[in-house]
Parts: sequence; C-alpha cells; structure tokens
Amino acid sequence: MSQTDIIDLMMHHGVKPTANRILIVNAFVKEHRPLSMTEIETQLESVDKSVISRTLALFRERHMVHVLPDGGDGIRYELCHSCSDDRDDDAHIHFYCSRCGKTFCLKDIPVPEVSLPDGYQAESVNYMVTGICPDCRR
Amino acid sequence: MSQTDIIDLMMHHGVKPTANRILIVNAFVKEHRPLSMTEIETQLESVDKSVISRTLALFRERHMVHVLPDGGDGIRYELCHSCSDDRDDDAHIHFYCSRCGKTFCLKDIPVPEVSLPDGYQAESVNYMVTGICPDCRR
DNA sequence: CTGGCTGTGCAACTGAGTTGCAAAAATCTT
DNA sequence: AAGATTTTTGCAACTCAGTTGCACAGCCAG
Repeated sequence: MSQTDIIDLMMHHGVKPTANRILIVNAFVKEHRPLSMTEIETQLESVDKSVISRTLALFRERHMVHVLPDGGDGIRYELCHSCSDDRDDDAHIHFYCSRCGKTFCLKDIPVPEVSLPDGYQAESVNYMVTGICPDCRR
Repeated sequence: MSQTDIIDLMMHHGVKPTANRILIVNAFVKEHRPLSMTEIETQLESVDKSVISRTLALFRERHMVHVLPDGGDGIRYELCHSCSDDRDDDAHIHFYCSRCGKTFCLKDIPVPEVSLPDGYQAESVNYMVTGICPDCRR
C-alpha cells in the first residue's frame, strides 16, 4: 500500500491526513496485523499517546479500523480495507499467539456461520483461535 | 446447582471452600453466564475487590473458570462445569449484547471448526457473536 | 495579515485491577 | 486444649492503560 493509497483511504473516510495520522496508518500497513494502542505507542515513540488514543477513536468512528478482542485482556485495532463506509464487515478469523502476544489475520479463512436461537440478532462475529504461531514454534 | 455441589466442585479442584469463595461461585451459578470482575463486585458488595481478584486468579489456575473476551473491552470469567482438571475445553459459542453489555452462553451451539494453515498450533477457540439479545429487543 | 478552526503535546486525572502488609481465621502439633 | 504455623481476608496504597483539560501551534479563508 503506497503513501498515496493511504492518503486516498483517509480522504475517502473523511479523515484529514496529518503527519501523525499517516504514521499511525503506516504502522498498520507495515505490520499487516491488528495492533493494540500500546503496540502503536511503542512503535511510534515520537507520537504522544493522547494523539494515538484520539486518532484511533476517530478512525473507529469513520470505520477505517475495527476493533477486536486481543486474546489477552485488551482490544486491538485492525485496519479495514474492505469495509464499506458505514459498516464493519471483514469476516476472517484471527489467531492470537499466547507466546508472543501478537494477533494475526488469517484472511483466507472465513468465519464459519452458525444459526442463532430465536430472538438473538447478530451484528458481527469474532472467531479467535489462541495457540502458538509458526514463528514461536521454531 | 446445590450448595453441596458447589463445595464438591471446589474440593475437586483443590480449592478450599471459604465463605467468600462460595459467594463468588454462587454469583456465577445464579447468573449462569460469564461475569466480569466488576459485575461480581457489584453483585457482592460485602466482598472486597482484592479478594475477588485473588479468588478469580486461583479459580483460573485450578481450571475452575476460564477466561473469555467480553465483547466490550475487558475479559469475563465463565464457570467451567465440563472442563477436566487441567484443560479448558467447553467449546460453545457466546453472544455479547451490545445494548446491555451482558454475555450469554449458547450452550447448544458448538463452535464450528476450521483448519488452520501449516505451522499454527491451536490451543483454544473463541467464537463470539455481538448483537442484541432477546431481552433488549423487546 | 488576522480570525477561527483543527490538531497537537503536555500534564493531570480516572478507573480497573493488583500488591503489601497486618489482623483474623483456620489448621496443625504436641 | 494451648500454642505455633499457614492460609485467607480487608484495607490502603500503588500501578498502568487510556482519557481529558487546556493552552499553544499550524493551517486555511477572507
């Protein structure tokens, strides 16, 4: 994903592409996996955590990222390519490595559907496998 | 689940059944759904949060409860009936209501399995549907 | 250039959860 | 049963992630 693409993406979601914001999107592009606030903070020492917090809130509001549980005890943000502007749909499964604490997208594996009992109305689904990732097994 | 059953369960996991601990297990039995630390704290005003924290850590260690993401941004504990003493396997799906913030067990719906790419080694799976629960739709 | 709006950086705050520690309760030993 | 030892409890203090208040900087428009 080029710098131009990143700026286009932001514009398309009505987000003004400031220097800090571009750095944050770049972090996602570089890692191509869901990141926690803390991970972004560590990777971008120059950016204040309040800016990161507010930026993620903005991205979320504009559906540029979506949120998922991080397998450990917090949440992570995933850059959302395929989402339409007002919905979060990008239903692949995720893998959380309990050794290194990273979360990976398994883009090729769609979330298998289930049918819910009467009365339950689904909005989104999260399928998370916890275990050991290839890197950590070596 | 009777008081005797609760005590048996604790003994079976090598947990001494003190008054506080019985209260905490009772909270799970009463709600029969996964609870967050805060929910337990609210329900049991008489029990200090440090005791709840330590008790949950103990239960977890002894595989009397297991942990799952709470759909919002924290974690919840679920009383584990069917788990063996040293493994957490109780694979049904969960439903998180984004209106009332409660998490429900859909015990009848097993988690559909997927096959992972080479190198990924699964330990546990979490399938969580977010949406509106029957009570909140009324 | 000037006035207003948006974004930024620091510091102070907040709230969930944990830890240190001494008192209380339970258990063991003789 | 009395005393010694271990476990559990309750309080307060602390920690850490994340958020908010606020003043200043940067940017665009007239």
